[in-house]
Amino acid sequence: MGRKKIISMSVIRRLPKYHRYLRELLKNDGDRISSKKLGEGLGFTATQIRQDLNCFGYFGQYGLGYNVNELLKEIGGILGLSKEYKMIIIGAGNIGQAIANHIKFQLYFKLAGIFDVNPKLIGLEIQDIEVIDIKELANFLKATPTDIGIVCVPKNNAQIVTDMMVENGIKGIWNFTSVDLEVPEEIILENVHLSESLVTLSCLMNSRTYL
Amino acid sequence: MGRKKIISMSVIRRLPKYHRYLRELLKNDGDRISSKKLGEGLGFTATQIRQDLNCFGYFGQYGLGYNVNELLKEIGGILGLSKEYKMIIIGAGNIGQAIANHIKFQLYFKLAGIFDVNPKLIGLEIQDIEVIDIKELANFLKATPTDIGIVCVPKNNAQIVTDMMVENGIKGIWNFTSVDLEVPEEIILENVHLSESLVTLSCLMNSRTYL
DNA sequence: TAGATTGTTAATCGATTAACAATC
DNA sequence: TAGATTGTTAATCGATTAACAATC
Repeated sequence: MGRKKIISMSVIRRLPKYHRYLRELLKNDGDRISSKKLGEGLGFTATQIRQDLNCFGYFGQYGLGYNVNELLKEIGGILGLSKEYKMIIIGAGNIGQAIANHIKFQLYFKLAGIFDVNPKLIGLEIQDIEVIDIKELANFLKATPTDIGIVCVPKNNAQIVTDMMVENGIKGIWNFTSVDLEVPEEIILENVHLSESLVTLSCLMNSRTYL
Repeated sequence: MGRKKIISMSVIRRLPKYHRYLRELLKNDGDRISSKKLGEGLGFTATQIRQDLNCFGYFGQYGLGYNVNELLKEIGGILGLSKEYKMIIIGAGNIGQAIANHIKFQLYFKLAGIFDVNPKLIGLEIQDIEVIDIKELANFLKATPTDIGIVCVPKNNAQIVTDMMVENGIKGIWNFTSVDLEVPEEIILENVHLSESLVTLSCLMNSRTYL
């Protein structure tokens, strides 16, 4: 109760790393871990980890550290990893297919449909899911409430398909185009800007001199 | 001269956005832009943009703003977008193929080879490039100096192929696995952690209440 | 010149780190 | 109890924003 603290984006971006590391830990080693060791494993300071965790409450034990399994559950809960998210992919091209494959290995995320405009792709099976005509999107979403829409279409169609999804009840957008999508405030948008990532790499390779 | 300022990662991550926006601008509208309008277009404050640019020198004109073309060139230079980077992809699976396709549309980046262990994939052509046996990697790199290696292999092989590339002169790694790769200090590492991105989306969709 | 907008310094805000009392 | 490590407050560091003189 009383969890009114505002969680910063910096903290949120670290949580998936904690979660991943703890999962590894549970597989291999022990059942307890200190903020110190967790920090060493992840490249953060112990203090930062304790600060981060204390945004959400206190689940450590004085003198003993954290119970791995318990902490994992807590963080999983914060990350919303409990129920299963239903997702659709718009765009059955290269990236769309790669993401379809990626999702197959994710617990908590389930691919419910793949859409495209290209008649050559419609009807094709990708990861056991038939590619559906984009014209059917609105009907599909009305019949099958879906949480997350994944945008893997060419730039010029990105906003259009996003609008269609938002109008039909999608709550989150995972965007793989280089477009800055416009979405209503209540819709969550997460971008994977590949081109920006690559150019950042280029920048860092270039600028070591004055970095 | 005297560009000794240390550029923060926050600034560097914004530069690709400036670059992209200015390219659009050059295509469409005018040849001049003020920090105010640039900020409006990108969702940053005018002050922030002026601060960012002044890390690298002064290329604005009092009273008139910035010359789009000139600014684009300057930022392109800072980003290292002048020469062409030679790249190879390790792993010709779904993501490897998607990235191969992606690179085709990038100026300044040229795909020089794709490698895999799978005999079924070796010899196949992807984006006009034949998939080569991973055993040939070291020889290939000795014969063909390459700037960037792209890691698209399964988790358990990620570090191995990275080490091979680093030993053979690769300067930058673009990592698409969920592994935290270990590289020598002088090697630049840029991660695209898809799973973390997806889990962040989940977290944000989940936690709007106390955000 | 008057208007506009930069370059830059100073003020504020936020995030990270240090320190330490609380407590298992 | 002594040793360890948390939870939390205070100090530091860095990044963003505000303000304004410089100047085209």
